[in-house]
Amino acid sequence: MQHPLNRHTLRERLLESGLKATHQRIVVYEALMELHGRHPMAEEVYQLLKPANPTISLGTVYKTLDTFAEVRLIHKVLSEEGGKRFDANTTAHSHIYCSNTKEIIDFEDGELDALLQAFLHSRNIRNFELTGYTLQLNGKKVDPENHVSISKSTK
Amino acid sequence: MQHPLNRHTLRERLLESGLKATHQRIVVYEALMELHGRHPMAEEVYQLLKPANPTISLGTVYKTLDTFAEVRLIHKVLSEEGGKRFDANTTAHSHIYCSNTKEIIDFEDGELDALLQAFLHSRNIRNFELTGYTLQLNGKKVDPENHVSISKSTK
DNA sequence: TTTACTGCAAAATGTTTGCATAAGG
DNA sequence: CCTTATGCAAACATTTTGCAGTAAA
Repeated sequence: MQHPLNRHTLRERLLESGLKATHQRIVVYEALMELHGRHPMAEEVYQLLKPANPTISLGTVYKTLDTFAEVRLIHKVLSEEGGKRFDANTTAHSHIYCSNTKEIIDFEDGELDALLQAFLHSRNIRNFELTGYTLQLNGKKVDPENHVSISKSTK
Repeated sequence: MQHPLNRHTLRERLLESGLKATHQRIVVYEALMELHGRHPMAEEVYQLLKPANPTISLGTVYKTLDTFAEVRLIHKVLSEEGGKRFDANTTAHSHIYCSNTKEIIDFEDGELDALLQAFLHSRNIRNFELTGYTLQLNGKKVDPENHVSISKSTK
């Protein structure tokens, strides 16, 4: 479901990408993992890791998240509200956006993925090297107190 | 292809939505139409209409674009770069995003639309009222000097 | 004539930058 | 050691707000 790297593997991945495996990078990554499904902005990541790492600076969190996204260790998430959000889940998945609660809810659906992959192969996109796609379902939670879930229709 | 409203129809649409048809709203709408395909932010819209409307304020442009999006006269566009962008084209269409040039290119594809519609009907999304979806294809222009185009495969 | 909208300027928010210091390879 | 990353604070960019005055219905 997720793609959590332990400290050792994370260190390797950073070095492979030509980055130093600093303490700050480790804890930013771990905080982002802990916030899985929340698609946080830098500030939220910072608030989570500050108690245990009082000397880390917000600027470093910003830089670290950008750097991680550049080397594809994490993903940037498109945001209706205009902020820069991040996601430690790098597996193929889509998002459901609720315009009431401003929540971004993950959903993974292999069939949907296969469908879109097949479609994109059936098209020629000239002068463009396609690296992936982003799908967001928009709408509103009917009952904001309860969860959204998705399943095959029984129809 | 687009959905341009003339002044008369725009006035009607605004009144229907309980909004006053002010001069500022008219010119913001027309500037956004003129910027079709550019998915501009408030500042860009402001720069375009300022020469002909020197007294309009940037704050009004911000408010107007938000108001328009609320009543669904225009669309908010998800942005990789974090700003709030808008689109006067409210027909079903997707976007191609080039990470080199930061361009957002429109593309309309009836088959893709039908495919996704059908898929979403085949799923039950519990506790969620689906109002639409947003699809973005990500990648890079091969030759930044030239255009991207999409067509059926000849394979 | 009433209410909603605008312009303005200030404040709030979110993000980036430059540089001296510190830490990793 | 050499280079890259960090912390800090200031700058920057973007967006929102409050309110007195203005214009639409």
